[in-house]
Amino acid sequence: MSDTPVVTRFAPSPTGFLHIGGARTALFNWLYARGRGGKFLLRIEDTDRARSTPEATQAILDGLTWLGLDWDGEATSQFEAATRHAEVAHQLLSEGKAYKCFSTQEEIAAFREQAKAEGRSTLFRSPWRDVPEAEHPDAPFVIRIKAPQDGEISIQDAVQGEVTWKAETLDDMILLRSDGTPVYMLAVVVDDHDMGVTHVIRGDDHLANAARQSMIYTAMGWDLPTFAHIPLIHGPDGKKLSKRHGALGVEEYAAMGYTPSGLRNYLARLGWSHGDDEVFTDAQALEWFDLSGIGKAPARLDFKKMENICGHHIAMSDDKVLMRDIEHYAANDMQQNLSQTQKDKLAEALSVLKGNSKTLGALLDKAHFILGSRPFTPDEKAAKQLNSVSRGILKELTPHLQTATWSREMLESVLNDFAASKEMGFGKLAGPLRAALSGRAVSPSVFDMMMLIGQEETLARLEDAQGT
RNA sequence: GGGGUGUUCGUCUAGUGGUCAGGACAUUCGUCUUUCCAACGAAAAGCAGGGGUUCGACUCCCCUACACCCUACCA
Repeated sequence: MSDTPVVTRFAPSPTGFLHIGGARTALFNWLYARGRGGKFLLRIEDTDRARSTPEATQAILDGLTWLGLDWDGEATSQFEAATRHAEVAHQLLSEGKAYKCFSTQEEIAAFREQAKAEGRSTLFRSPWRDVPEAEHPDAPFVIRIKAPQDGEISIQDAVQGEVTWKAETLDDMILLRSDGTPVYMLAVVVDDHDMGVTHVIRGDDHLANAARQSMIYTAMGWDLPTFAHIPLIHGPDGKKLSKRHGALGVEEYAAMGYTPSGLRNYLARLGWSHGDDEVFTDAQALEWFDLSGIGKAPARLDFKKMENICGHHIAMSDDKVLMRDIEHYAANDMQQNLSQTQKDKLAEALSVLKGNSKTLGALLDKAHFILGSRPFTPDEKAAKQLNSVSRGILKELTPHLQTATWSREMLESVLNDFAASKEMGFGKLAGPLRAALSGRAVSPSVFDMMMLIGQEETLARLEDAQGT
């Protein structure tokens, strides 16, 4: 396809679950790499020891797995490469492209405070940039990069276009802390280079960082990867996604009954488009996805649309995949492990269930007639269908069903004839019948249900409904 | 304070100087029906504001407004 194989990566910080925005970033990287026969790598940015936890790492891995985004090789730990990062910092130091800065954090903080008070730029200029080694004190120091002091720095971004900064607006950022540990900005660049990442697709909160990072690439004489800074996702109110919006982690979307493929489709369509295509398969997404189709404006989450897309995916889902999704949903989000018999019944009924359910929850609701067992206690709405009059009707209907041949055509004619003989609309008959068969006011068609549960069970449920 | 980015129906978006500004979700109203599930049909709804450039701007330039990001020995 192309001469240089594509390598992308997703690099989350393990400080919480897999964020929905992170999930989309991962998806874009995955689509781009997989659609081009490239590699999709996973790197855990765990250099912040205080906030990183193994549980969070696991949650992220689980989230990606649930979403169906598989990565190549083992997930790597950024923290474990700290020595290599420090090595690069020292190389830059010995090449005169970086320097030791002895300014203390207190000094810098005081400077910033004063600058702010006076309304000046808070950009810190270290006085140590050109101080010769001989004059260095014996004190803790950080290593800072020597940023260019004049001219411009610009990066070519696949989404944002050319973005330029004046050199004087950029400071000599720290590469290595006074305790010798590398700073994020250095770690990312070194890791991306070492891992052979060709395309850095990430949130546009990193756009400004890209300028700083490019200085490291340049100083090391490394080729820059292609950058693609994608706009962030906002909450339905247009504000930045935060705790008060709820539903931040992908597992919450799983709990709401969305399917992985539905969410993939929805997320791909958020901030990216391929003409007017709204509902598409993974194969199509893989074929169509390109950086040029990514928009620049932040997008808002819209649960209604998510539901709609998900409904399409449930309907077009492969039965095996759908069964797996349902089992996962039932086990994890409803604390209900389906028995083998329930699974078998579900598999049998899948074709009538999947056509009109937008979420797995809705699907399982409709499956109640096959998942539950006698006697069915009608819910509130179903109970309304079962008054003394309708019970009488069901009672009269029973003998007709006892003698009927159990085929769909036969049942249709039996029920229609019966309704006609009573001079009532079919709806008047189907309502109570539905309530009796499923205990619900919403279910699949009464014929589908009768065919699925069989004659004996149908009669038994009718009996139950008449009883009380 | 400094720097960067963004702004097309309520929402996601198509659109790169000449279009009745298209599609989808949602909404409203209908249709169908065996279901307050679903399906189907129709309607309504938009280029943030102001200046330019041009025969002609949603499209190009400038300004304003608003939003967001960066401005840490966090990532």
